[in-house]
Amino acid sequence: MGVDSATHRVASRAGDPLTSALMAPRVRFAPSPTGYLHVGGARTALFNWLFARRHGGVFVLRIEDTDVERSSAEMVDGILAGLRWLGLNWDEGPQVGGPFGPYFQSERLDRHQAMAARLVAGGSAYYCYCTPDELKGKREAAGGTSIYDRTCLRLTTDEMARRERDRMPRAMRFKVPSGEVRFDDLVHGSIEVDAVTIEDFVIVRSDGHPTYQLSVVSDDVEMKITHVVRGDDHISNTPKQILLYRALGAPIPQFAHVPLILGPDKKRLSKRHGATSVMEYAQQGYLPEAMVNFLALLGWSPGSGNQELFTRDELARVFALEGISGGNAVFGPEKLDWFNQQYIMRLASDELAKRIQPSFEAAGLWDVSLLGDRRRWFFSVLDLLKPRAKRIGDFAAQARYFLTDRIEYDHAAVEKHVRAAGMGQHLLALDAAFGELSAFDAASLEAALRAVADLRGIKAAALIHATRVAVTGTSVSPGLFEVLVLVGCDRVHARLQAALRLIAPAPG
RNA sequence: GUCCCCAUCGUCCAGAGGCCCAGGACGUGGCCCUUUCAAGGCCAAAACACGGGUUCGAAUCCCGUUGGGGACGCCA
Repeated sequence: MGVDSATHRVASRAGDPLTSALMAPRVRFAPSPTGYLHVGGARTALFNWLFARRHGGVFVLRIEDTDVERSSAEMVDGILAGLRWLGLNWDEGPQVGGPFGPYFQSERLDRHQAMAARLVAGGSAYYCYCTPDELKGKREAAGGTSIYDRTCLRLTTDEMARRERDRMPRAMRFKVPSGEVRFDDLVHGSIEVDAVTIEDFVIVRSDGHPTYQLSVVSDDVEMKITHVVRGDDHISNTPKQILLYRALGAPIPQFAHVPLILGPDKKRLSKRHGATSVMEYAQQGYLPEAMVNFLALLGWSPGSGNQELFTRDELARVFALEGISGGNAVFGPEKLDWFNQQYIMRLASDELAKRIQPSFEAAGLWDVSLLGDRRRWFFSVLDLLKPRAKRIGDFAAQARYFLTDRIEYDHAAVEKHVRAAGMGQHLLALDAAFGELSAFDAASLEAALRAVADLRGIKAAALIHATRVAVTGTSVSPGLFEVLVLVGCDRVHARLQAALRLIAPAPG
């Protein structure tokens, strides 16, 4: 049945020059390695990845490293690391190769130049001998911005010959034809621009290197990209690029321009707003699945339903470019925190253990037995801590008193709860009662504690608080009885005794 | 300045002419649970920027205003 309808669709569209829409889509993420992978780029990459996965297409990673001054291998590694952390695997690109390589733009210069040659040969481009200084002067004279006045397009053959003879440096400009340029953006709908507002942009610099406009189009054409999903800031470049596609006689891909991510002050997200690199979030203890979920819902919606939690695979099943909203989105860290907490709570203990291990090691709390002999016990500790953790790093701090007997007392808490009138005697009685217990489980412990409190005429809450401080050193912890069970009979006894010594009057 | 994009609760979204005196989530406030902190449950406050049209009827369509954002490089 699926085969029939598919063949039918293909057949009915046969002869349509835009058959690319029916082929498996090919999308690309093309970062320029002049910085780390920031959240905006990560979201664009995610949308591309999701779209490719949704339609059984190909996700290409291409590094646009032609700005030699600002690009570095270190940045490339950082971007790859960020994508891997998010789980956005690429089908073609650095380290995996592919049939349309190379995937570093700097290695494709000859192709760009060949394309430029085609453009001049076809009369779509011309040489320009104006110097940057001259252009700057004209621009300033015009008060800020102006469109190139086509001085060099009007050069006579003699004038041109003279410049060539003098070996004047020359750039290549695209000859923008007049008329309207219109395209259907998948998120914005129809966008139309009058070509008179577009200047004859440079496509090859005087040093022979292609500019961005030429190289993206050249690479996208040769890599057979069918859908260009990129930031909103490229929307004004799109008409220029469409003109290039036309001049080249190449099929024009579909465009989807995704709105920018703003900081809380509604300004373009930048370092001022705090962490912008995805790896910074990794270091701060955010889970990649939380980041993916958060980023996916930032500016995109599946349309109906009230679901908020989506796994990467669920997203890949329902993602559609049409669900991207047209307006900019503010990056709200509170919601990221919520997602993170939700994912931490749902993480299986063995998986969680892997992720917290580095921070435990750093805190000197790790021991191989936690995944060996003490595995079950350790996982129970994690289960208690899970709903109380916002970041991965929270576990080390909160698990301290389970893993070490060097208790750090919160002095204010000791004063308030343990050094209360008569509390020493109460705790002594409690310790004795615990010692009588045949089963050291939560229910028995609670019954025993309440009985002691009752007998001594104090509130159970007061005894609970004092015991918590005595055993954990702090006034905040998971439910006391669960904590006591996991700390264990012997250590609870030892800590009660230690607490009594702590509040005992100095010998003398 | 020119061109382009955008405009629903504080924030992220739903809403594609009557289902909307606008729905969900985060955050905020309150209550419940309770032994502290979380988690969880319940409740609440909270928005269609403004002005004109079109229509029997507009958050939804059109125009304008205002506001925000982006682009105007021999950067990508």
